[in-house]
Amino acid sequence: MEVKTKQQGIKVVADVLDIIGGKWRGPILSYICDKPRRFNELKSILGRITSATLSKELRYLEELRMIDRVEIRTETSSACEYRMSQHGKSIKTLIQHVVEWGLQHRKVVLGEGV
Amino acid sequence: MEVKTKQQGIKVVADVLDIIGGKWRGPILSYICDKPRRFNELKSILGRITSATLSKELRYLEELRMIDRVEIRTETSSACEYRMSQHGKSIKTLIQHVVEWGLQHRKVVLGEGV
DNA sequence: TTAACAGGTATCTTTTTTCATACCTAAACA
DNA sequence: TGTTTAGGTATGAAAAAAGATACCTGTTAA
Repeated sequence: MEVKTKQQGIKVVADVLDIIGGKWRGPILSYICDKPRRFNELKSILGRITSATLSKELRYLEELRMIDRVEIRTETSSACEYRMSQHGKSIKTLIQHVVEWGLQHRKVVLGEGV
Repeated sequence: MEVKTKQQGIKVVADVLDIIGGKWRGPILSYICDKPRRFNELKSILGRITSATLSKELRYLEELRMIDRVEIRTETSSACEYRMSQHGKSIKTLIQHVVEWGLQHRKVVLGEGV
C-alpha cells in the first residue's frame, strides 16, 4: 500500500490525527507508552480528566487496537493495566518525531521573543 | 532546549497537535505544503469548509508563523497566496512521518480484515 | 454602470467534546 | 458487617468547534 493521490494522503493524516489528536489521546498514549498504567494512575497523572472521559478514551484506543486492557490477578488482588499493544508500540517513534519538531517549533516561535 | 520531564514532553505534543490537529489544519497545511494556494483554491479543494472557517484557520496558522499570506500584484490583477513560511516548511517531514505510520496502521488495523 | 469574481466578515444554529456530579459493583480489609 | 479501594457508568450542563446563510469590499471585464 502506498500514497497514490494527495487526497489519499490527507485521509491517512486524518486517520492518525484521530488517534493522537483531541485533548487527551496524545497524553494518554504518551503515558502508556512509557510503561503500563492503571486506570486511577492515569487519572491522577492526567490531572483534570474525568472518569467518564478517561474510560471513553481508553475504550476507543482499545478498539483501535492501540492499547490492551490486561487483567492482573494475584492471590490477594485483582486489578487491570493498560498497555501498548504490539502494534501500538510502533507509534512511539512517531511521538518522538512530534516532540522533536515541537521543540524546534518552540525555538522558532517562542524562543526568539521569550 | 531538550525534553526534561515527561510533563514537558506532553505539553510539546499538545503544542504540535494544536497546529496539525482539528478537522482542517492538517489538510490545509498539507495542501499549502504542496504548493502555494489561493483562498478560493483551498476552499474548493477542501470541499465542505466554509469561508468563515477557512479564514479563521488561515489567520491562526499565520499567527503561529506556519504560513505567510503574500499579496501578489501584477498590472492586471491583485490577488493573494498562502505559502509555507520558512519555518513552516520544516513540518513537511513530520507530515511524511505521520503518513508513513498511518499507512502501517491501516495495514494492521484494516488490512487484515479488509 | 453594472455585473462578476476574489477574498473575505457577521450572526446565529447545530454538533461534538468535555466536565460536574452522583451513583454502581466487586473484591479485600478490619 | 461495614468500610475502603479500584474501576468504572449515567445523566445533564457547559463549552468549543464547525456549519449555514447572508452580506460586504475592492478590483477587473463587458
